[in-house]
Amino acid sequence: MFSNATILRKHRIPVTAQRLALLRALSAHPHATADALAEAVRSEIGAISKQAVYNTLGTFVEKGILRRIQPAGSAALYEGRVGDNHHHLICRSCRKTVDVACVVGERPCLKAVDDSGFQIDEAEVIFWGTCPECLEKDGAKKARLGEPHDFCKQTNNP
Amino acid sequence: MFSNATILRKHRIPVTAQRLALLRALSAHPHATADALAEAVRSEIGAISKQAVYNTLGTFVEKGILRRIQPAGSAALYEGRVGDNHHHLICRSCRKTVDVACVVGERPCLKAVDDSGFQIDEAEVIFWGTCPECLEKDGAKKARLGEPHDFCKQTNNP
DNA sequence: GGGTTTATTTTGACGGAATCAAATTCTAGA
DNA sequence: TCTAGAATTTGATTCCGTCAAAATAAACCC
Repeated sequence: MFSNATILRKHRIPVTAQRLALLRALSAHPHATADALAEAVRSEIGAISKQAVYNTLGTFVEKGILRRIQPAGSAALYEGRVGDNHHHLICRSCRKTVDVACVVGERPCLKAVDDSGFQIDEAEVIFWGTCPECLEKDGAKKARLGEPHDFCKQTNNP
Repeated sequence: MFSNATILRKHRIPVTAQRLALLRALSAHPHATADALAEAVRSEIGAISKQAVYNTLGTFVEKGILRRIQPAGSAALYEGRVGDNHHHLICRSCRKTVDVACVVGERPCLKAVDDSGFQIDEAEVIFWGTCPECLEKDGAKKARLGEPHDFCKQTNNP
């Protein structure tokens, strides 16, 4: 295990209180927006500017310390899990985002049938659907409307 | 073949000059932003408000007449091809967007290994890479730097 | 440890994309 | 033709993110 400061030094990124706090906030919030991370940092070290958050997250993404995902309809999410090539599963109604393992390890994990001459380096996959909790609510609604109530498995991905 | 007006009536959408012009603009521009479509419409019928464009495109997407794709880092794109479940291939440097056939016709075309209890209705796939033209430019740059020059196939997807 | 250079952080303004709300105008149907 | 309901226009507004300049802090060298 390396300390966050060591990770930064390895990447030749100057160590600052803001960057360390952001790294901590990231490990506490696996799929968070820049704004949410800023709030998390503020509650810990008092203050951080919006610009510092964007600068830092941008640098981290460049260096490969972080991954940025930009689902349709909301702000970008940042996540610290970068070693593998997993994908994401997002609930359309409550926006809960969970990781999904990718069968193929390296990127791009999929091949386009016709690549149109492109040199493809990534296949971004987002699964859209409804999470168990929202299925439950929605299922109740459906039941009132006379439709069958779906059996809802419990998620193992908080 | 149905006229655009007929298509609208089928969906119980009142026929207006703006909506017809938007449908025409869409068939002329397969992957266009709301703004680009607004410009296309303006050059044809003189004027359209930004709000009308968003309202109309939104309605069309709801009714399944259009598909909205929201690639990271740019405005949403709208496309009229909705019958199949194809995916997209986007050039990182010039943003050229082309369609990619999906092997599985219906959605979701992929299955998540662990669905975490979600009810998945769509697998959104975006292939990221470099288009032939940008490879050419980039290839020239690479060649100057001593790297091998890639052979670039011609695209058949304008 | 002190001083210099370089990079980061802060601050505030700014931009694009999309939405909201109210008034006006138009379509569809009788 | 007339009316009810829907679409369009207009202008303000929110949200997310970036730009630019000044202030501050980290790293490096002696």
